[in-house]
Amino acid sequence: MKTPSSSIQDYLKAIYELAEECAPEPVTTSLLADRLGLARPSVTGMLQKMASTKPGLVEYLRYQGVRLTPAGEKVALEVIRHHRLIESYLSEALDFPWDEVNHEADQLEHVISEALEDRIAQKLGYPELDPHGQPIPARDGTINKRQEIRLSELPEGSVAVVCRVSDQDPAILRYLDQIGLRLSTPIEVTDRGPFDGPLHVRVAEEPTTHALGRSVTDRVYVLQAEEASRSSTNG
Amino acid sequence: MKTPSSSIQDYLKAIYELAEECAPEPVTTSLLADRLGLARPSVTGMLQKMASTKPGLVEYLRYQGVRLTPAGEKVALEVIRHHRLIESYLSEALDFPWDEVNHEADQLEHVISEALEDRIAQKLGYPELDPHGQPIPARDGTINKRQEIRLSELPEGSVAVVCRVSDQDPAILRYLDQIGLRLSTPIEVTDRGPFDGPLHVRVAEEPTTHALGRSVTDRVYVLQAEEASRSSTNG
DNA sequence: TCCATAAGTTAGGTAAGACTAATAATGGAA
DNA sequence: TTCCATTATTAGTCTTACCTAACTTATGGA
Ligand SMILES: [Mn+2]
Ligand SMILES: [Mn+2]
Ligand SMILES: [Mn+2]
Ligand SMILES: [Mn+2]
Repeated sequence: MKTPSSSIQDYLKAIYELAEECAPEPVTTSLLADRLGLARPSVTGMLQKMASTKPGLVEYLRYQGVRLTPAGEKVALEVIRHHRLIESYLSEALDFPWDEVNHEADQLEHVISEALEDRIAQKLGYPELDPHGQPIPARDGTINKRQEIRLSELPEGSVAVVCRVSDQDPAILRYLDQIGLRLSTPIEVTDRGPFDGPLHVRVAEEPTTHALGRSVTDRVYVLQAEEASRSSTNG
Repeated sequence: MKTPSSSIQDYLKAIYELAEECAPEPVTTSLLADRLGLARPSVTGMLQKMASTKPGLVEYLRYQGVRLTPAGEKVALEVIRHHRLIESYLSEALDFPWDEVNHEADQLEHVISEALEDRIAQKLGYPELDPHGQPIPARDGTINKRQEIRLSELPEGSVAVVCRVSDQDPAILRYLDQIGLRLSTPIEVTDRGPFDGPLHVRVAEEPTTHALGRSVTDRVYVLQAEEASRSSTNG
């Protein structure tokens, strides 16, 4: 049972993340194609192959989508552990800004050895969260899930603490950093536009508020009230 | 002029290193095939392709071998800079032993960004030598060559200082480390067997000597007399 | 000078992973 | 219930980088 190719690792990671981000299991072909930047037929073909390897990595439901098998999830979590440890290391040890680490880690995650993975984890003191607040799976594949909710789901008037941000879009990360919205920052929803209108958010108790669209508020996660006490940046 | 594939980078690096190690230019197809662990026809095919890309990377002489063009040498030096900086970083910052860094760097050299390359160089204080004493090319492609000679060429009775070791064979590196032969270690050739017999070498002024075969003494380079003062480990 | 052998190349083929164009299933609106 | 737009799949290519088997060139002894 040798390690799957980089491509297959990317598919598995994407499937895991998409299943986590949007409830709708199974994960759909086009969602995957979008995320991976590939044509849909390429994805169909690869999914069929992944479903029919010795230990099936994926359960493929024709015309419906895919779900990870236990074997597939194991690989996905290993890749994600690599990715998030590398992001953490680049951030902590080499002072990379949080909008650049994802791109770099996407390449490195496939080529580091288990020995290097261990050294990195050790140097960082076995961190549990990456620079975006995403949990780092343990070596045995266990992963901590918190009771976090999307900023877009926060009702008007509520107060919360930022605990996690999607690392997919560097431009959004730069913007968030610029308005002072980082991990552990307290925020308050002062106003909601009608329907899908923008959210007006007070950041870090500052006087001015910021109007944030869905593409931003869907990618920011927060902890409310007592749960907030468990939030912290990784060290 | 986009970056060549990882495979092509490996060919260019190997051609550069082989040309440097053994005088005989042009570098021969089988020498390359051996170094890269590939079948000879695969190498022939790739060399022909590399000779006929827009900016030719290689000058290919049918039945004779190849030489790097200026464009090819530029790429080779960039890859080698990556390789040696990564080796240095793994050794200095992450405490990897000198026999493991080559393998790790062979993978990483192709995927680090220029930004990461710069951060690594900066964190290390712009080192000039890697953990094996090999010179690290500067960003502009300049590289320092010293007046080093092979241990195998050292006459009986001479004294010298180890300044460089091939990083190709981890087993040899482990052995050298074990007998105390490291960078900057002073050595003395106490006896030469007849013809290609083993060299008897005193390491670090210890009482016992070691009999070393050609496969070892060809991979160790030394500086003699006054040149030795220029030798140092990178810091 | 000739030729056996080593070294190098050509020919033909495979595997991975992507693409486009054409076809088929699905599910919601009418 | 029917139909259509969306989504997904099939079919057929392409590129990269390998391989083996068969053939060709170069070379250095006899
Ligand atoms: Mn990746
Ligand atoms: Mn992240
Ligand atoms: Mn390499
Ligand atoms: Mn080295």
